[in-house]
Amino acid sequence: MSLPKTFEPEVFEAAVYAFWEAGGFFHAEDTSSRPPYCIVIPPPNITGALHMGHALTFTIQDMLIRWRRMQGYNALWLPGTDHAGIATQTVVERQLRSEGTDRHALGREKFLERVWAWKAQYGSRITEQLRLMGGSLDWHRERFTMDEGLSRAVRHAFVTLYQSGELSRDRRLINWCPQCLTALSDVEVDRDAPEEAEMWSFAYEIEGDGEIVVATTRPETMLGDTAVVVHPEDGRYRELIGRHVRHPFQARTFPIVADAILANPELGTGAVKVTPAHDPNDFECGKRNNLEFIDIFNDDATINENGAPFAGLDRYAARAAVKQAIADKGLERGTRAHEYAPGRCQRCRTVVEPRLSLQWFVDTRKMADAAMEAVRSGRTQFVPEHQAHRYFDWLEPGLPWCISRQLWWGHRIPAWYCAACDFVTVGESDPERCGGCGSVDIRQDEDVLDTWFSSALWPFSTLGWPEETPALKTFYPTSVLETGYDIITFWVSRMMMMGLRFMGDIPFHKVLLHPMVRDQDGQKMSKSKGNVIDPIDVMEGISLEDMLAKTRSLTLPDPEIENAVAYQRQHFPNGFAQSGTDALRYTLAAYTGQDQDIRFSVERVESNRKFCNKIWQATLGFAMPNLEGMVPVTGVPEPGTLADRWILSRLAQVADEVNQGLESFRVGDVVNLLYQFFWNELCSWYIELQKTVFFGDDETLKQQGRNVLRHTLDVSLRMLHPLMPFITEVLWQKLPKPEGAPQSIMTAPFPTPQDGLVDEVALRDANALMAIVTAVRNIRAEYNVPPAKEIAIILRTDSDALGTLLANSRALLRSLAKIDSVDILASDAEMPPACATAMAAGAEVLIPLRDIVDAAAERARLTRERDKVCKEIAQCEKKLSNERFIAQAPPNIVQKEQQRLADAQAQLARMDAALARLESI
RNA sequence: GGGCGAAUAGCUCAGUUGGCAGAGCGCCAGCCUUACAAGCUGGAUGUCGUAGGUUCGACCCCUGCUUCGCCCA
Repeated sequence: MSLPKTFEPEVFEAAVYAFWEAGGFFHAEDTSSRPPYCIVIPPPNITGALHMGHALTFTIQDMLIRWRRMQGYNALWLPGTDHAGIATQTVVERQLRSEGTDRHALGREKFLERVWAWKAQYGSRITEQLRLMGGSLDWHRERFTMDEGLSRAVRHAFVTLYQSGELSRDRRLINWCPQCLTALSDVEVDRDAPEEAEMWSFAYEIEGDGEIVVATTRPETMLGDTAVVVHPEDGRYRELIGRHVRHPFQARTFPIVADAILANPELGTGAVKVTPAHDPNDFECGKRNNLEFIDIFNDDATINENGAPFAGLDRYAARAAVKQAIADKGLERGTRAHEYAPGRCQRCRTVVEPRLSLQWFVDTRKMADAAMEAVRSGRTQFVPEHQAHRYFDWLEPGLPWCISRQLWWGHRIPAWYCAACDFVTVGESDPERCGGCGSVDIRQDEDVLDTWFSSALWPFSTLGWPEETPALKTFYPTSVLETGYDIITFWVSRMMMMGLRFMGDIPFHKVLLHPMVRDQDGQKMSKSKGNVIDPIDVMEGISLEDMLAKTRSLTLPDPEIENAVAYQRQHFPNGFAQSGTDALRYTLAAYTGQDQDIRFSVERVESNRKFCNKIWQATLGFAMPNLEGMVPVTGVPEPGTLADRWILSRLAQVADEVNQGLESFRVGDVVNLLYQFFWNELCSWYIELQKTVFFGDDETLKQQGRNVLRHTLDVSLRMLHPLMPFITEVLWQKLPKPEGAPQSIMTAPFPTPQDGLVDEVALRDANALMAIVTAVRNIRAEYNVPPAKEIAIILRTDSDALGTLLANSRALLRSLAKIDSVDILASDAEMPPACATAMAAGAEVLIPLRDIVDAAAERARLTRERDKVCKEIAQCEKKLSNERFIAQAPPNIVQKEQQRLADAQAQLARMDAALARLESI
């Protein structure tokens, strides 16, 4: 591939990905002598499109997989998608609505055909986007929660749980969405914004005489009231306990009951109406006191015949009608404002209705205990560790898990009910007759299973379970689960329970949790706010006009669209520049150091795009022309110059730190280290130092330098590869390589400290040299010495080593700081009269002032520096004069402080001397 | 209401057992220096939210308070 002079990611990203796929580099072996490493992807919804949260999790997962693969692990990143019951069904129903029909008109079978067709057409968008992100997934193993194998796993799990008595069918209070017409789990219900409501009071007439006043936010539920409770110790009502009240609209009475849990004498009248069929607290109360359960709602939340005479009215219409009717009977007893947060369906925002319903439940008690034990004992570890509390909080109560959903799209519950007897037939294969009485008049449960039921099996069903496949043996338990902390309850805990239940072992060793991605102001990204940043737009670039056009095409109310458009105009006036996948990945990885939510800023991506360009320029622009025709050596090359020895030392140290950082998931540190190393150390120092060699005529040094440069770039690109797969591959392919190099950087070994060579002397000398160069540059800049003007310096030191180093570095000093001569003076030698003075590497760097600057300016500068040193001395002296510090601080700290004081005092003396010399001019 | 987390440079964030407060971006000054102006060189910038406490010593540990965010009820 011929490459452009500057970094243009669109030129090569797609081709590189195609090269990887064609090369089979993503493939993991079912069995291998190499150690296994496995991440099973948390399956995205087939309805989903890539958002920044995906981009983050995919980046981290791919980084881990690529790193381990390069380290020689048999690394498997297993892809797949989730059928997303409600979401998918809703999307297809919307489509049907636009065609003027609905699923009921179509019938179950035809409807499911439509959903499969929809899936075939649109369901792979997210996996295509995963490819754009560079994900190195073993696509041949791609799974879908509704495919044949996984459906078999779901069926097997259901039957097993049923047979062991861990499944039950029960009438319980569930969250019912009257719009979606299905039960929702607690986590699918949002209780966010409290709303203005009223606490409305009315009286029940007591049989015999008198009345008792109760209050409610939901007057219509009185149609299902079956008790009034009071606190047993409430003196006001003690006499009334056991008597009955008359229902004002129905020919029934119900009791006044003592219940210390539900009734609170401090609140309101102290008497509470009880609707056991429509409120969770009332439900519990009803069970405690053996009350009657009266369901007053139809599926769509209209009142049913139990709520006569209001049958047929919608719940809100019924509320008004009930209030009016009570008022007409003279039983209204006042109202007051009250805030209350109704539960809303996460999907359609309709207020959910607590409702009695016949549902399937998993008894999670034992599984939850096992799941908690696995984390307490450390077999599975949360990173960061404190997130585990969310896990424990959710599992602790061991609540029954409602797994039936009143949908058509999903795994249909494999239970058949008999018309002739009560027997429920549950089996691995579809029965023809009742397992109890043999009747053929059986019908299957209409409902499907909660999507999370199949997802909970994902870490092993995707590997072939319930078959004992080689892949399952090799990769289970998996290595890491990477996901957001928001789905610990939804998913992590359920995978843990099911993994332990069916595999007898944890599903993963580590749970790595990433923070939520928010906008630059910390706001949740939401389409109606306009602050959603599409990762694809960042990668490919987008103009403001196109961004606004996209926003306008969203299916949102007009005011929200306008709001979003205004936000984008204000915050992204120039759209986004094209930054490429690598820059986005690098940016996201950098954010993962933090434990708090991410405030995503596009500027940061754009600055990382500059880093990509830097890598590009260093490799193609500088290195390649200089490496032409070289014969690369295998292994660590023999260094020639001090710079060679220094960069090889740093390479060893950096490789060590990078591996340690990745090992402990400190990704942010790794990102910063590699950025700093490549830009500052490799480009700004090593390459600049080596220019004297590459542009000089010492062929031996040049040859050695070529090998060191080539090797350093090779190792650096390999270290960067897990974070920036595309650019590192395309550049690595261009680099000359020794015989027998792998086909792709993907399969090249990940660097270790053995790829460098630590040389303490080189590190010390190079640091001294760099400090001196920086000091001279500083003085040049302070005095506006023209960049091209060459100057002389004098180094005043008693260190022979330093003197020799400088004397041997004349070419470098000229090249880096335009220094044309270096004199070395012993500290007791006579000083030249007028010099600018700087302290560096424990020595004095003197620059004769003639032609450079006037004495007054240097006096001012030195005085500023002197003040800093004086401050430091004062600090040290204060500490050292504190007897208790001397007595109680560790000796090494005291010694360090004494050394610091001595150094500062020596420096002060030299500065004073320099100032005195200036006076003499 | 209960629990958890956060508050450090103008912005976004590091700061690993308590021992001299850092980076990137932005800003200022000077540079088209034979890879890179998407660049190079240099520079400035802090009551570490607040009030106490522990300690020879606190950004770090403890307590109260303020503000923000999240989870649960």
